Amino acid sequence: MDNQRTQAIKRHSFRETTCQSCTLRSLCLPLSLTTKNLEKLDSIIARGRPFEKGEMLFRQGESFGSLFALRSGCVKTYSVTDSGEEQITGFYLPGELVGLSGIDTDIFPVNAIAIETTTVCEIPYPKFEGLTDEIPELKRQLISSLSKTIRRDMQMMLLLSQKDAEARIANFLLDLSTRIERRGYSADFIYLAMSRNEIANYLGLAVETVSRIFSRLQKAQAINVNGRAVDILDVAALTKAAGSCLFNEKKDSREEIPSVNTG
Amino acid sequence: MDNQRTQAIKRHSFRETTCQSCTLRSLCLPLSLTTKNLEKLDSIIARGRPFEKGEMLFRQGESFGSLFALRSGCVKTYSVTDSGEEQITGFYLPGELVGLSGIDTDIFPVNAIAIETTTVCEIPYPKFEGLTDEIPELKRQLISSLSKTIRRDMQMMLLLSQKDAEARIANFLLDLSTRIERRGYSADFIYLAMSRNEIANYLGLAVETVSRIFSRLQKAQAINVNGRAVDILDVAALTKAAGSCLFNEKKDSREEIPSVNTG
DNA sequence: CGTTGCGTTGAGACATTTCAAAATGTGTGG
DNA sequence: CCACACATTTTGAAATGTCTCAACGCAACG
Repeated sequence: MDNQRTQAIKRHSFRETTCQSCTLRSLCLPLSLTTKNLEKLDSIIARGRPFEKGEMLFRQGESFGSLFALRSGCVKTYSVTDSGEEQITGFYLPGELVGLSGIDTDIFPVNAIAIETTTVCEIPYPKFEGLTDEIPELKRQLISSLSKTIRRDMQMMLLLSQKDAEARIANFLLDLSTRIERRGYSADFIYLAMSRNEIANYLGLAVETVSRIFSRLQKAQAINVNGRAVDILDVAALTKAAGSCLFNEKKDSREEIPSVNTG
Repeated sequence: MDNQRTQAIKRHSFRETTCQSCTLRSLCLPLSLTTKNLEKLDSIIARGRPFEKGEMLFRQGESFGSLFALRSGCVKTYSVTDSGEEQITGFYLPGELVGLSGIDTDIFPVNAIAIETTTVCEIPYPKFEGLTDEIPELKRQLISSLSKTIRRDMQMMLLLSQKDAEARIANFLLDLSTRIERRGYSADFIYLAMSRNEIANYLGLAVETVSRIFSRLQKAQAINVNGRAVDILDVAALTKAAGSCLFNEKKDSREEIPSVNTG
């Protein structure tokens, strides 16, 4: 069954795609480039065979050579400390850029591994950097991606330092939902590419806690969990569980919540 | 006494300084610029009067106009959620850039406030971005700063999600120590510009926990605490308490710790 | 010299982890 | 297609680290 899916994805003519024809164009670096500049960008991009589940895009410590834009699938990045602990630092979906953290050291500070069959556009960085000199818009796009990553990380820090387990999970789900919706899919259904263990690691929780919270949220009718398939039944409830998080991109503004500050 | 210090700092001819003559040059954007380009950069930089303790460099939600390079003092950035919770997202020391997270939205996502008398170089971003077109090296410098921030944030995420209170504090101290040393000061003495409360908030702990850990580390002869003055007595002990953290910049490599992986 | 803000210390409460085990899902070879 | 092994997920009960609440000490300040 997994084989069938894999085969189906493989049949996609991944080699033939161009930035011009890419459905993810509006989410990715090409955003707002002129046709001519789009061609320039497209000309430096390498599109290889898909990465199968478990294959690594790059390894921690390896010399930084390329950025990777995801076209399909899912990638996680993680780093390993001296003592062997793993810390997952991010999950990446189609349209998102992997590898940004390596730019300034020439060394990837993390591992990147496909957690399901994944196709990517490989963007050789030296060439790309050359292009950013010619195309200010592309430079702006890159800087924007970096800045966005920083804001995302800040939100993650907030989550980890102030929120309890339930809020972390709720935020995690809402975040995925938003990112999926951005690609035009239904925001109400999430197929988790990652295991409970990976979620737990990412969110700084024990696996058991993740499992328990999933059950609790299901009991509360906020979600419906079936293994890795998650239906979001009650966005409002989930949002409430998530707690007020900075720039809650997922904001049901049906009713204004007055900011009740006692004091 | 605080007044004396304040006055002393005020007397510095902050207005006259140039990038060329700045002692922080090697830590800051000017790094590796040619004399000519340095002048260009210098020409767009605004140097105003110092920010007194409690004055804000910019506010969350304000339109993003400038980056700020710290010349002296200390700044914290923090964001406030809808419900009024504050989350400190970073402390900044001389030579470091504040405001990077605002670049791609044109809105500052955080507040930045001086927690002691602070002088800054204000870098108007539109002009600066123009310069990055002319000076690829400057562009690289900016991208590098962004990337570095991302790596720093990743480490912070690791800290918050996997480390206990003691490890967080130890890391916090070692991090400050490294950053102070980079400026040429002794790594063994830290004057904390921030309150226990701010440390606690930043590290995702209760104030009381911070206080207890300080006491515990002192009892263990790892540090000597006297209010906001902290002496680092035993780097090795502190490093051990910090646990193996990714790219432990502060690494006493007197003895190689063999990576003992059971399995 | 009381007030105020900040830091420290103690005792009990609570959320999450840890340990242990059952339940479910997945892959493999017969 | 089944049987079996193995990995993942779920659930329960006890252990633990951190938080909360409360009191106290200390220094700065009017």
